[in-house]
Amino acid sequence: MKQSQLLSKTRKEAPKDEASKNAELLIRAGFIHKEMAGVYSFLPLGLRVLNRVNDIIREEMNAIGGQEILLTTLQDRELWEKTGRWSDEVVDNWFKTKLKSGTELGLGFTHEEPLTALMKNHVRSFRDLPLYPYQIQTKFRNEMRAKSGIMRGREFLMKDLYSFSRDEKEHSLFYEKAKLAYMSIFDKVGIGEMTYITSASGGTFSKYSDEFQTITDAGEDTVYVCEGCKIAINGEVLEGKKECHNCRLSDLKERKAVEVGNIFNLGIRFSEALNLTYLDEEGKEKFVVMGSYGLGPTRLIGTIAETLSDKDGLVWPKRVAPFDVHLVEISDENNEVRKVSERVYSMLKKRGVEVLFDDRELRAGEKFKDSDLIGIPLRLIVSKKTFDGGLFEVKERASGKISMIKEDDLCGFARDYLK
RNA sequence: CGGGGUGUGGUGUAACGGCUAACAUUCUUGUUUUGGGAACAAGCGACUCCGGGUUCGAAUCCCGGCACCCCGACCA
Repeated sequence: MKQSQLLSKTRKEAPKDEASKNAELLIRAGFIHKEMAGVYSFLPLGLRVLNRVNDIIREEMNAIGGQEILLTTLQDRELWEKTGRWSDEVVDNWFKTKLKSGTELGLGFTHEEPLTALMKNHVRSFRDLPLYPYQIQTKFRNEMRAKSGIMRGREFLMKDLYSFSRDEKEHSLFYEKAKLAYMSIFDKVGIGEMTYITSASGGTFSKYSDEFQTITDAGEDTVYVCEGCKIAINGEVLEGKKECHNCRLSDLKERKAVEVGNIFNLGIRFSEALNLTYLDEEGKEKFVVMGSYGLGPTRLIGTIAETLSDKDGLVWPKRVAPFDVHLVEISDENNEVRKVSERVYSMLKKRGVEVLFDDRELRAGEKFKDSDLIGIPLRLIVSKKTFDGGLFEVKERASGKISMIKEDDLCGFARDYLK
């Protein structure tokens, strides 16, 4: 894509109504637009990142048997009353609205109820199980206070998978697989190293749950990290925990972290309340054992922005970057550079490399600053200075490393780097 | 929801109760520039968040509302 046609513009100054680094950078670089507190729109660059994050999530969920669906946002009051989660005393962050007739509706903040009810149409026999439907969908939570940019919004995207198993044993098997799939997602989006499987409270669902916590000062949670075992314990449940495997409690390090995922064993809490049952091999009726597995793509993007950016701007990991290569041309008086850039641009595009081509009539400094801010993994500079010698300068955004590459080798170099 | 703070062109800021609301940036046009946010010139762009009040006169003072930010509480 040519940058002269991109709808967003970068900004030099940080917006005054944002304090968090993620929102500041994402807004300055033109990835998102703030609609109101805790509510953000995604612009072309931001949506590209979001789509790539979602693709990675789909890849991992499909690999463990997930089937993608899309549930509704509007929620039926009567259904939620059956599980006791309609009342504002129980769930204080409901957004509620009304039909013209006066009937109350809710805007979904999670989807255990509607999906469990829906599954009754499809689950009858032990042969129908297990099933792992998931969706990537907008959730609404009427937070008292939105904060931390896109890390805690009132409207945000969430991937929620629900497992429907025959018994606890089958459930545990999947639960452990889901854990690995989650860690694989965090690895692929570039924050695996600083993300820990964390023992946490199960809230109203269960006694314990597993969270995925990424270490960053921008986080709201306090966790105790055991670096040896690569696991952590959430401060909220530290009481009562004597040790982490073989390590002593005193060896754990206190860290601020952001919860990027959370998985729960739901048992039969919902299948019992909504009567989701199946007939086992002996013809006996049993409740389906459930689990839920949440992960917020938008929060994940915020976390990447928080943890991987530097003083010059965003630094996107290869797998989630909006483009692979930022082609920056430094124009000359007789349009020679333009000709070469156009040639390189179409060559790379033809071979499947995603390129943002900065073809704007601006000075070099300004283009470099913008390029740093946007944070595409590789910067390819086309200027008279270097291509006269048959070489192109390629700079890695993350490390700053510079390589001089021949035109014929550009595509190969990019592919190798992006692998 | 408790406490604190802030609302001025698209963005970031300035303006004692008193001239046509200023500066920078963005944007437009032109000339000169061309490897780290260039220089000059000429322009476009604002009911100073909304509603009341005080005053000869309000961006400025007072009251009410709304929005946004921060701390705390909450976060299934």
